[in-house]
Amino acid sequence: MAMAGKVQKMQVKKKTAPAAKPKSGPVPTAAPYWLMKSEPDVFSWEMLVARGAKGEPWTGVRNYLARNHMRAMKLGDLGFFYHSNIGKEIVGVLQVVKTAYPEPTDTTGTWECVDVVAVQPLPNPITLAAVKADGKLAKMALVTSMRLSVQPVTVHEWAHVCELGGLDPKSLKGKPASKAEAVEKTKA
DNA sequence: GCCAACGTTGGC
DNA sequence: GCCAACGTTGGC
Repeated sequence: MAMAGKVQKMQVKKKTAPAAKPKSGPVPTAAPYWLMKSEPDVFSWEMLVARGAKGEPWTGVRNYLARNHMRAMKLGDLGFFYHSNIGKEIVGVLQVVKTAYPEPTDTTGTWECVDVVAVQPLPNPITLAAVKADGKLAKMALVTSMRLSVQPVTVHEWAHVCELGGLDPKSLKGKPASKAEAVEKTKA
C-alpha cells in the first residue's frame, strides 16, 4: 500500500474510539469535484499514473472533515491531484473508482479510504501562487483551508482551473471509471 | 528551519 | 462542555 501524504507517516493511534460503525458519521453534501493533496516525495502524480487502471487506495487520512469528504465521494467523481510541499501545484485530474471503505490498516474502525486512478495530467500545472493571485480561485479551499488534505471544489473553480491548466473539462466529463487507457497514453 | 493555522486532547 | 496545551500541516 502506498502513501498518499505526510499524514501517512503518522502512527495509527490506539484511540479508544467508540465502536462507531464506519457508516454512522455525518455525510456532507456531495461536492461536484474534489481536490486531494499529497507530498510528491511520498506519493506523487507520476506514481499514481504508474498504477494504471488498478489505481491506488488513498490511505493515511487522519482528519475527520477530510474523511467525511471521502465518504461523500461517488463512483466516477473527479478531483484534482495537488502536490503539497514540493511543487505546490495542481498537476492532474484523478477519478474515484471505489467509494469509501474502512482502511485496512486502521484498527480503530475510524478511518476510511477511497480508490482513485489518474485520468489526465494538467498540461499547465497550476501553482498555489497562481491560485491565490486569481480572483476567481482565491476562495478555493486550497487557500482558505490550507491544511485540509481532501477538499471540495466548486464547478466554477473546476472549470477555471481546467481552463488555465489547458484541459478541456468536457474531455473528462462522463468518462467511465475505466478511462485508465487514457492514463496509459499519457505515460508514453 | 521557522512558525501560523488549526485540529485534537485532556484537565477541570 | 469549556478552553489551554499540545501536536501536526504545510507555506514560506
